[in-house]
Amino acid sequence: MVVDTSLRRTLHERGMRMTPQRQLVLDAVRELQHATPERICEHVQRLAPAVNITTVYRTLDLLEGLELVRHTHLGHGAPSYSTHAHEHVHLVCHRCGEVTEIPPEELTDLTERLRERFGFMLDPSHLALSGRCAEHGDAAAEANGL
Amino acid sequence: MVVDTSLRRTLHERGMRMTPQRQLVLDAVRELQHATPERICEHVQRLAPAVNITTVYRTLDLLEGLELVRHTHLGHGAPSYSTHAHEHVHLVCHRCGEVTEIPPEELTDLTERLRERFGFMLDPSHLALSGRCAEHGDAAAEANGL
DNA sequence: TTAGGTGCAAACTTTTTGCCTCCGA
DNA sequence: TCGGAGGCAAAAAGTTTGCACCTAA
Repeated sequence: MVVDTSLRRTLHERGMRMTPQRQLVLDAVRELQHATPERICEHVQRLAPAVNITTVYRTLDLLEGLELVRHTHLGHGAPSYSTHAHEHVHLVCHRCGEVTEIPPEELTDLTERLRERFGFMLDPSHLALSGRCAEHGDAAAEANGL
Repeated sequence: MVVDTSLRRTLHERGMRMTPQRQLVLDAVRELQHATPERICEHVQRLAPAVNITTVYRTLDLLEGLELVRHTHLGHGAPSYSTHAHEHVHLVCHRCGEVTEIPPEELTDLTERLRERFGFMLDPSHLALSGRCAEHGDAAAEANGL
């Protein structure tokens, strides 16, 4: 992969330092996809047991600022981090929590529309849409009664 | 509003009890829209100072189970609760955190499409889409370099 | 009357901060 | 060398749990 050297460069361009921890955290996010800070930390600690969860949090913030990673809240609880390269859209059922992945091309029309009308650049590469899966669609509508 | 009596009824239908706290929490969610549990608690405590935040958490869970309220994670930190009636879509800039509200009709096409192709009932009444606002669109694309 | 609901305190989980040391450039 | 970065411990933020008392039905 060409990106191997780009973390160092990206950091240096902004006067920041390259460290083993930063590379390890980025690698872990790339490898795991949709991992919580805690899972990322555990993964990093297999190679470098001394790395502290504090560093993972700080590094994730940093990488997010560099737009190398992104986080979303798929459900309750901890956020889930992924790289931009991991492109897809999530359909999350708020009844059963089931998550379906669909290709981002499904949102092409919407992306166009939002850009034209609101100047908003939708990032369809990593998105969670909430609603109800096929199984829970009707029950919910009924219970709702609105 | 016709809904004034429906909380009591909804609860009784399921063998649960109506309490002042439950009404107060629901009213607070309706009034505030996009409030965190803590803000909701403060609001409730103006009228009923003895109400504890524990009760607010428990009641929000309950009301969510009854599908009377919904929560989303708009950014980091605490979740934000709203009623179903409060219909709109959020465009969240992941650069500056700015939140723009747009009408749910903008998603009609997408909703149709997801239902046809995946059997997924998108809930366009309360949704957060992440991307970049007009101001931060270009800078991000540049820095991103992908 | 009595089980469901509440308040209070404490525990727990997740994230942030302070501070001192270490190491990348 | 020297200031940014990391490790550790403690604090803060957010949420849940246990339990005794209260109250809606």
